[in-house]
Amino acid sequence: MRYSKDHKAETRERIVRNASVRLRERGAEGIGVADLMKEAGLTHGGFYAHFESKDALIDEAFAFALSQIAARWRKRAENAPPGEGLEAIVNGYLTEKHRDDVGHGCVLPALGAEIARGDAKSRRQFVGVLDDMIEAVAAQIALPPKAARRRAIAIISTMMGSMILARAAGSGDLSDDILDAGRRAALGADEVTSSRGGAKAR
Amino acid sequence: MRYSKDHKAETRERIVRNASVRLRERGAEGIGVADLMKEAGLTHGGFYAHFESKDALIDEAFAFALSQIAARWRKRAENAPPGEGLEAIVNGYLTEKHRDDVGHGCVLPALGAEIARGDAKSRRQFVGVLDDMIEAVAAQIALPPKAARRRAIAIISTMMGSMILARAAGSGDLSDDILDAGRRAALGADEVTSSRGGAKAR
DNA sequence: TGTACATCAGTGAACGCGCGTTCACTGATGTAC
DNA sequence: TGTACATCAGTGAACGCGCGTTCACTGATGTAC
Repeated sequence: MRYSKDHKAETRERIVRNASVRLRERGAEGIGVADLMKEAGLTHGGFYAHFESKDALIDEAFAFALSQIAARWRKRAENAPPGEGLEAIVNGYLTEKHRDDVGHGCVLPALGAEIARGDAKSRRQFVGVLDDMIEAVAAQIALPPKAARRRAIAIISTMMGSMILARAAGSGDLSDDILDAGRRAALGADEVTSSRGGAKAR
Repeated sequence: MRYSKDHKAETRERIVRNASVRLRERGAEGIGVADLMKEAGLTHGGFYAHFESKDALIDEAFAFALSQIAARWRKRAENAPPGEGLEAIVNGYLTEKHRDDVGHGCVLPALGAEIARGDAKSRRQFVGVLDDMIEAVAAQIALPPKAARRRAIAIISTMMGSMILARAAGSGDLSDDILDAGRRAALGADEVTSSRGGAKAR
């Protein structure tokens, strides 16, 4: 059969998008060429008409997932009432829905360790996006630039860590508590007592 | 050859300890039976005299790595001057040394996503240890129990997130900044301004 | 307007490599006599 | 004290499965005439 002019490009994009979901869900070692093609309604043989190798697809799928994060955060901040951009980002991120839908969520909690193990190219891509994320969050914080940046980094760390812990903890009470504690800490809603001044006895 | 009475047990432990390092460094899919045995000075055939399967070894190696965390934290807190237990835990965790030595470090940043994908048994083990970690940190915080627990969870999330980000960012300035911001946030050393009161313009 | 040909996205059988797993064998040493 | 035997941790060749990759082929449709 022969197809409309951009049929092939559409197929290719369908494969990439689906791969980026599966990549987040199962990691690079957890997905197979044959399965991905089947999910796209094709057979495995056609794969190499679209991609040079499985690794090449993984790279694209990773880049695709990466590209969504900072943009999504900026959009949330822009749609929030003035002065509530940070709340919008944090509360939009640390949700049960996000916790339970790894495939369509943030790449970082899904692939964090794999990124650290990854090749230089993926790392550089990631650092670029991370800078972007830091900027997006810092822009919502009413502090001098240096302090805002530092605070933004800490907030992002807290969001990532909370999401990973919440997922590892499953979906019970503990998991909900983790999300809650993360939201409060990221938004500075809690008392923060340095242990100087008296630690509890053990 | 025939060996001293507990020679076999020693060999077995050597394999498990080494596997737990490699597991953290490369993930479960990243290590092979033949390589592990070679590193223990043996050939691959002998593996099944010690373990039922590769998965069984991974489970043990994971449990071994898990068992180290909470204990290490408690020890640090106990060795610290009174009232500085939290500082000891946080500053002992968010170091460049820890960042650069994944294999001997905390399992969580090393395998976070894999734990979330793991089977029920590993998850339950993990939750047990997490409860322990929360308790160890909460014991260092001078707040009422509920607030201390919440704060402890947030601190742990921040530590995990910072470590993962710092590793993914490599080992340059950004990576150092991430560790620094994490330490400050976990210890409550920074101004925390809610964005109400005026976000910076974008 | 109808016919022959070229194109090319997709098919599916087959290949080959890596790796977990099995198994018959080795050889050093403790034990029985 | 010396000799024959049993034990068993470890060896290394071989097996087989999964999976990434290759390749000859298909068949629908656009194009040339």
